[in-house]
Amino acid sequence: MTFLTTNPSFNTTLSFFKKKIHIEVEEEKRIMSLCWVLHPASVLCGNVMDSYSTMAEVKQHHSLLIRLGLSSKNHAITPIITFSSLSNHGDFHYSLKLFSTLPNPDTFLFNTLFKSFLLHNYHFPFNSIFLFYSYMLLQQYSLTPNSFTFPSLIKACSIHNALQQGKQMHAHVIKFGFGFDTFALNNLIHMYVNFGYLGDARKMFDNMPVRTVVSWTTIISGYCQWGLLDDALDVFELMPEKNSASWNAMIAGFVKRDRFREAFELFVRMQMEKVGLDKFLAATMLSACTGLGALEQGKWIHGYVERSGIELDSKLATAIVDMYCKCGCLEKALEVFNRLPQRGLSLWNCMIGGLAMHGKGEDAIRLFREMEKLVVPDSVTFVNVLSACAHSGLVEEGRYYFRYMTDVHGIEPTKEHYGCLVDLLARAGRLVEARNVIDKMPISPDASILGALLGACRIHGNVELGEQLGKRLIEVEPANSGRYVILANIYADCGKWEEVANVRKLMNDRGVKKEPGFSMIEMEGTVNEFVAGEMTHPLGKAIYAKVDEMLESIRLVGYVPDADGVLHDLFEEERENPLFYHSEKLAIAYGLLKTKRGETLHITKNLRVCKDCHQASKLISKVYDCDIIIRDRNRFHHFSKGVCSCKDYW
DNA sequence: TTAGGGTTAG
Repeated sequence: MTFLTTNPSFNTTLSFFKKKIHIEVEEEKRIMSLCWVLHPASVLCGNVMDSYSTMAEVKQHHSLLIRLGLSSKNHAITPIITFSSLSNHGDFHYSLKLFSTLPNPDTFLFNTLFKSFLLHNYHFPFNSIFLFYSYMLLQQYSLTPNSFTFPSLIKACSIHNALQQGKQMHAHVIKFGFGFDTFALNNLIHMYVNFGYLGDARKMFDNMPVRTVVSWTTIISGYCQWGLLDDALDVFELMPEKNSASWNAMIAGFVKRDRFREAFELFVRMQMEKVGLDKFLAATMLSACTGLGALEQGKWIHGYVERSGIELDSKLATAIVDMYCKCGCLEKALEVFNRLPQRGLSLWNCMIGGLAMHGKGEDAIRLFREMEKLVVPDSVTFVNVLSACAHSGLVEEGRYYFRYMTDVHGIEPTKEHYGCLVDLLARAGRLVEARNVIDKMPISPDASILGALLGACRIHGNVELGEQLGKRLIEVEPANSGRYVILANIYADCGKWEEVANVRKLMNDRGVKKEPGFSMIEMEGTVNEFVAGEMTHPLGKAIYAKVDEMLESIRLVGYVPDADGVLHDLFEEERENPLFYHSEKLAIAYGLLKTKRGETLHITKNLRVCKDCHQASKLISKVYDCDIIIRDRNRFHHFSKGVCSCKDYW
């Protein structure tokens, strides 16, 4: 083998091994006592991963093999390559060097190599597809692939986006007689799904001689991945036997498309069928709770994870912390975060993002500083740090970290970072500077960056720039209702009623529907949804009466309904639903009806909180002596004793 | 050996 000798470190490898031979006599005796050294085949009867626990042991054993003249023998070297290339405690580059010294690697070793390439994301300069053609099938080796060869190769085709090679691999599968092999076929289905060839994937699935639960789950998650939830559900219902992976695939499909209700319905069904929760399902359901703001349900799943001893890996830990952050329980999120023995990059990012959306800018920066000592931050980290600065009005800090990101960490700003910077400046009223950033940025600004500036134009009453940007945006994004709404509001703010009517007409002509506003509040394990002016809730009458009572009480402490809002925010909640019955007011009223005095209300809203509701919420928190935590589209508002955590800066 | 989960501005 010569293909890896281009690696300069290879030439030192042999001398390294020679040095390792000088082991202590006693140590040598100990190693000799391991009977399988002389009978390496016996290792293959057990699990190779159990044969070693560290690379030090592997290297000692390897030294011995060199001494015994067995280091080129496939059967002797196989356990060493397997451990070093596939174990968590292995050394991938060590295994590569070893592989390259073998004169006649066999199919098993090639399979191990292909698998380890996938495991270590190693696709350059020698990927497994290249090795398969150039070495394995080449006359020099002329090896026959076995059923373990193709799954890795097919997966590699998916990763490389190599459609043509993938199809060729499909042909090889058939040519070498694996056309009935479930593993190869399942992988092919997966590959066609990744390429978006759902018809081909389905055809393969339908023609399979034997379908396993994996085949079913693969096609279900394939449909979900491409948003074809109805097709996925059809297949799901036909499944003869479902396991936790198949339930999870279907539930996760709904969660990813924000169809949380259906996700919860399936979850209930799953529990009735006595399927237990595992770490995947727990993470998926936590994500559903996060989407709905269903804190109680989320707490229950967290508790279940702790009670049942489900492995708390980094993804699950992140899902838990994220759930607490986005359901308004920042303290609980921090408590879980601080207790975790190991913190991965995503977890840090999540916690910093959590502090950001709760308006805790300084704390977010402090946490980032702490993180930097332990983990290398990435692009997402800085999106969160910058957004923390934006939500807390930390203009100078934001500018500083924008430069710092590139200067210290070599991360080039993306559209997201520019978006944050523009938002930070614009929100703080520095519209000219924000515009300068847009004009000078090396990438062309997308609609979201212009949108950030547009939003700020309304807040700061810059009609001229707002009009200019708004007109541009409704052409760039004609289907985004939010853009029309802001433009119309900008016109309304300065009394240009004719223009307001024109925008509304344009919206109607183009068939653009405003996203209906709704608020959710979880009570006794049920998520209650409220739409402005609607009366569908069983306690409808009582809720409306409570709203009236609430408004009367806060009037006594100075509440004046924002009459402008009634006229201006006509898009934010429909005009026919008066301001007084905005969805968050209904949710608060319901919360007050169902809780004891002093309890905290958690509300989730799909749009931004309007000015009037913001003012009303502040006063309600004072008069009723209760904390109200509202998650709106952008951030959290903690209303307590008459003030809001956003300091009216949102 | 193959299927399922987390973090990203407005």
